[in-house]
Amino acid sequence: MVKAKAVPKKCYSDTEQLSLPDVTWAEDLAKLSWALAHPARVRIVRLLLSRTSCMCGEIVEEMPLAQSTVSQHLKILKVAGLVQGEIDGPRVCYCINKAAMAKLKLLIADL
Amino acid sequence: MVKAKAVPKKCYSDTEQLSLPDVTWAEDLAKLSWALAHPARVRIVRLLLSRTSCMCGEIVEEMPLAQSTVSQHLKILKVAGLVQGEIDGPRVCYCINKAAMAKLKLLIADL
DNA sequence: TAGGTATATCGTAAATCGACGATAGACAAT
DNA sequence: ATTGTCTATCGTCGATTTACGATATACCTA
Repeated sequence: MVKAKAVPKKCYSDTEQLSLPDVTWAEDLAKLSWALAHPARVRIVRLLLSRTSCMCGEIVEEMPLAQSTVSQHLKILKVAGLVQGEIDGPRVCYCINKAAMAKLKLLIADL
Repeated sequence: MVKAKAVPKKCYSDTEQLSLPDVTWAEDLAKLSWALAHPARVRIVRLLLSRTSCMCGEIVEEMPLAQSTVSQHLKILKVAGLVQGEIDGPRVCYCINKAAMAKLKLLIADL
């Protein structure tokens, strides 16, 4: 069973002199990085970036993984906010969330 | 017991029209992303970036985690190539691997 | 309404992650 | 040589990830 990722244990103490922006900053970047922490998901993102949109079925065809496995990777990307899925009749049309991509690029560039 | 991360199952088939650079590209980015896929590791990287170098003990003081846990996170960052550790007497002096950081920024920017 | 297609979810198994305390190893100082 | 300090590794536990087949769900089309 695939469950939603639990919130990791705080990596800072309450008494610590750590600005709130810095904490959320680290958590945001960790969440986005986590979405890309598997080659299959990187490939999915690349595929979606190379098109304006993409049917789920097309993604499955590009990967040597079971349909259910691809669906799980897509769910992870959706939870992280990196992709969006839109129902289009009997299919689902996926596309990149450009705002999230921009945020990721900004966070990495600002490292 | 902490073991080295195993190579994930290929996310491409042999017959696929996929250029080798693209495959290694995805794996490289996944590996670097995976290193940053935890808030504690993001914070460690940020800490190292704010200084030219940092003793392991200083890092432990900044985090409300056990010394062994911090050491594990550092190992993950080392395996991914993002940080380097240099023995300095009884301590270990950690620093960012600037080449790896540059590679990460390039890979993300090129997404 | 029945059938076919496309996608998500369920259930499961093996592997990995993340945390900790305990311990081992390396080094400096006494 | 002995002691103390610093760091890495070991061993363990529970939670998560990744994979798959099977099944449920949603939606067109006939």
